[in-house]
Amino acid sequence: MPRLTEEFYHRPCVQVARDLVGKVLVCGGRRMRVSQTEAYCGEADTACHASKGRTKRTEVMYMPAGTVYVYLCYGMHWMLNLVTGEEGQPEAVLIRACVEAPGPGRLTKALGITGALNRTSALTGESLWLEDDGFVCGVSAHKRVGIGYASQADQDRLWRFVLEENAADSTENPVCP
DNA sequence: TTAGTGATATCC
DNA sequence: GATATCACTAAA
Repeated sequence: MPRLTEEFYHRPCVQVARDLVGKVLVCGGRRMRVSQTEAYCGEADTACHASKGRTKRTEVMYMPAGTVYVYLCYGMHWMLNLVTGEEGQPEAVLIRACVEAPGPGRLTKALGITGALNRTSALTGESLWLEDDGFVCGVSAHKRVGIGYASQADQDRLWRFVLEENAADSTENPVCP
């Protein structure tokens, strides 16, 4: 199966987030289909970690598209993201769920993903990457969750994308709730 | 609904 | 150095 290339990630994070739904996440010899993503889009997005600028934690988001960003949340859950867009611009897509593992923390636990993968490349690295197996599906757009600290306008953005199981014949999107 | 957990950022 | 916060989950 073809691995997703630099060109796939080198686009605005909202587009990448939408297109990542239905792709196959490969890690540690295991494969899981991505069923839910969220876009975090630059310093202007108050929900984005980098909205307050570049810090030791967020500088990975300024790296080239296709870089893996993993961080620990609530002291026990690793969150998996992929850097997108232009280098120097802090954009990333959070992998929120796979068909086999709902929830961002459960997903990383199931695949054994930890901070050791932070800053590795999903383009050339041997640990983690994504593939396109030709699967097509419907995708719906929703509000992001868990970002109560963000501005109301940013909370209202439909930057969460969910796989529509019963719309396999549809390549049209998004379908809004 | 609430406890649990530890890195990070932000304030002394 | 100290504290508050957090892109969550499991148990009740």
